[in-house]
Amino acid sequence: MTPAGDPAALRQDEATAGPHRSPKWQARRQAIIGTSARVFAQRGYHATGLTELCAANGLGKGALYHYIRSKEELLAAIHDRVMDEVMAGADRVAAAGGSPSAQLTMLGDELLDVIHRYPHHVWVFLHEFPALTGERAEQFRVRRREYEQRVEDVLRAGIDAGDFRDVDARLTALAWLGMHNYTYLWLRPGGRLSARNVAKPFADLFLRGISADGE
Amino acid sequence: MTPAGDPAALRQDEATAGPHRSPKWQARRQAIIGTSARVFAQRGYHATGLTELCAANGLGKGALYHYIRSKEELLAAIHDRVMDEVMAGADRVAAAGGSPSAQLTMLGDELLDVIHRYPHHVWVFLHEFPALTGERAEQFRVRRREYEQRVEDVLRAGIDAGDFRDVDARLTALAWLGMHNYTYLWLRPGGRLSARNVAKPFADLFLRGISADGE
DNA sequence: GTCTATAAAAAGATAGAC
DNA sequence: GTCTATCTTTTTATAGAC
Repeated sequence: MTPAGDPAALRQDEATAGPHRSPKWQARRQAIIGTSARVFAQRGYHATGLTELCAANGLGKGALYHYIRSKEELLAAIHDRVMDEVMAGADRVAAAGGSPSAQLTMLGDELLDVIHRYPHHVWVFLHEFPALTGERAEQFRVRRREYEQRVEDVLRAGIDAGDFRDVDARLTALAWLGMHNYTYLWLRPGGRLSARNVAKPFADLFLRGISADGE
Repeated sequence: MTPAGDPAALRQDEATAGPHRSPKWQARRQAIIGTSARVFAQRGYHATGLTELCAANGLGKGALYHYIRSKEELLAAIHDRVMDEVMAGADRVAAAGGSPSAQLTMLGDELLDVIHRYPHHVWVFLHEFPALTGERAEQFRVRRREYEQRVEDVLRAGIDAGDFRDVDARLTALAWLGMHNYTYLWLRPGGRLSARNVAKPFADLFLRGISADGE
């Protein structure tokens, strides 16, 4: 979990904003980002006015703009939050090592854990990314692709090792991503299924699906 | 393929609008829906102003409102178009009969065919459905759930017949839907892969994944 | 640090001329 | 059927008092 003061959370605008802010300011900002993620997820980014945003955060416009530069910066912060978590999970998996099968299983565990813990952030991430413009849109595109590549690399390693069938690595990565990402629609804390209880059957299904056994 | 004059295309507002319109009016309306789907997919529903919509359609506001009642009706028409196509495909599959495995394969073929032929409509469908309100939102929810149930029913039939492992039918249906629906991000006419060239490996992967063979 | 007031632009929709 | 002009509301953002 990325704490409020984590440098990674400052990746985007705040890192280049100049003067550093107090920890209290940082914490308040993170709270605003979290609350806004919920509102954006429920109502939609463009559909949500600043007035609504202020009401949800219990702040006036003047106060809100004391913590954010613009509405789009808020959106970018939500995206960064998700990508930070997702990439951190992928890094843990890479550090843990193991067979391609084990790696893929762990990647699924980590990804569904993020979706489960940050349902609103992820919803916004998957729905509103086209609203990012310019530099922000490009950075998002690159980071997302970077993650997809991790999945694809694991699949390729499994194919090369003879563990997996000779499938199209890119296409299979997209299938895996779709299966997992799509859970954002229904995977919720307190829901029927926990992240692990989804990740396990998903890994079973997928590994059987691409296994070289019986070929 | 639902032609422009198909009654199903009139499902929503037009069917209850009262006086019938000329075929020429209907055709023009369908063209507007198609063009608007493209713009909504590229820019976002809420982010697209009526002025932009008019420009894309080569029409003034007065003319545009001659063909639609409201911006949201336009959005609903796009959603209906997708659901009409998707359910028509599911009906063809049910009519064709065959084993659960064959049924699931055919469902994938049909679904990816719709995504491939209507990339913009589907994009809007998957991204902007929360923008529908009241009656329209409810109707959409019901139809979407109806389709998901078809997939789940095929899985359940396969489990009961002993063709598939004893998986969680609902969860497995959601996995299948995710894998297929997620292709809306990259499946395009003229792309590297055709609908069939994606559907086949997807069906292979999925059927191996849930097959009872070797249990 | 938070407020209210305000600005300037754009939104969705309608009226009425042609 | 299509246009232009207009209405009303709402948008994002800023200014300046406190």
